[in-house]
Amino acid sequence: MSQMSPKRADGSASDLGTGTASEFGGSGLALFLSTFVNRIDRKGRISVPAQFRTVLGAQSFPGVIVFPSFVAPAIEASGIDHIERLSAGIDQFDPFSDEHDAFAISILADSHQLSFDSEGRIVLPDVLREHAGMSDRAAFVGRGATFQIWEPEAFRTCQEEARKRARDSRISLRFRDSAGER
Amino acid sequence: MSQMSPKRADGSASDLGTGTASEFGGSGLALFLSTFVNRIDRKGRISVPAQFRTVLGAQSFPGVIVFPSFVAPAIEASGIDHIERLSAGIDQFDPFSDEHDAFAISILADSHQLSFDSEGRIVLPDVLREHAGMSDRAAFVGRGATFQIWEPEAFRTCQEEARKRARDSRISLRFRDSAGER
DNA sequence: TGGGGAATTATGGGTGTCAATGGGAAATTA
DNA sequence: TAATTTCCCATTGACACCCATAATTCCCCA
Repeated sequence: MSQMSPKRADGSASDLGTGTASEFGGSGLALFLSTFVNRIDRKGRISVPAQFRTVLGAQSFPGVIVFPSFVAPAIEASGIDHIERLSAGIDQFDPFSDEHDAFAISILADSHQLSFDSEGRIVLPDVLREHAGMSDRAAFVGRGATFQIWEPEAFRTCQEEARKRARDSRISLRFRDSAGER
Repeated sequence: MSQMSPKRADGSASDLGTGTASEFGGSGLALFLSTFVNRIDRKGRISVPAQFRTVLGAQSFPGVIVFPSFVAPAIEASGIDHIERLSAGIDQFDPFSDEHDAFAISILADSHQLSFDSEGRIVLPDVLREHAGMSDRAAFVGRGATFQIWEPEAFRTCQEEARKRARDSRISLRFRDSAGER
């Protein structure tokens, strides 16, 4: 996977024309797609992929919200807008319900707001770097409305296992089905 | 076959008037049809067939979404709209469900947004070029709501085998039928 | 019906711009 | 003062944009 290559995440930075990306939100929906691997410098700074930045920069807080994944050695990340939507959804529950509690405790309490420096970089809190076991590179993995940040090798492994599991599953079928192939 | 000729995909462009493609049906539905073979220049650029471009250019992101095919040495491609529909469908699942995970990992993470340059060309990431074993030409193969990108010879081979299978099964069916009738 | 000629597409190449990255100085905090 | 964060500048390598040229196709008109 040159995608995981050290040198450059991949052509990714260029995959999306700069100008194009910004107007992408015109339709309202902007997705985080693809995987980018960037370096962590000795000050702990990481460039957020330009493509992701254009999505994040347009939101009410121009930065990233991050919190540890419950199930994997990875960091969940999204724009503030997504968290607000989640929160609004949860608020429909009784404020003292288990759902409300679980959400507040497991997401809100552990999440951090990270803003960009003038070059579009962020610094991950140590807790999170450790949770994901990252040393000197970080993989930004698009998941649609959100993305994750992984130690690149760990993600590789996880991805292979997922493929193994899903090889002949319905995922691929679904793509074809809706493709209106027949 | 003439369809696979190097020079020009074939007269296919004329099968369907250029303007016709985009407004196809007026119902909003536009299909990717036919096969076109174009060159890959030394910078890795490939012209997307004009006919496909008119469909893609009308979508919320004017470019192509590509990701490796699970089952073939080919690249799956579509417009952003198709991915958004898929994603929206998946979002109905619990964000931490296996379904969601498998989709995100196997499609979203491996996909790339490619925008057109001013001449309507794209540059495929190395990972994908390698996955499809492409060197200096690319075959764009219409599949309705989506299309695929192949190394032309590989597609030829695959196509012939498919035909052979189809013919064999038909023959065997006919044999069965007539055998039964007799 | 059969030319031209205009328009569109495919393709090649040069170059300015931007993303990613690294390092240092100023500002802030302990 | 030492340590950390913030801001600014420099470098490099891709790539986005520009222009030029073929190769077709489309369209109009004789």
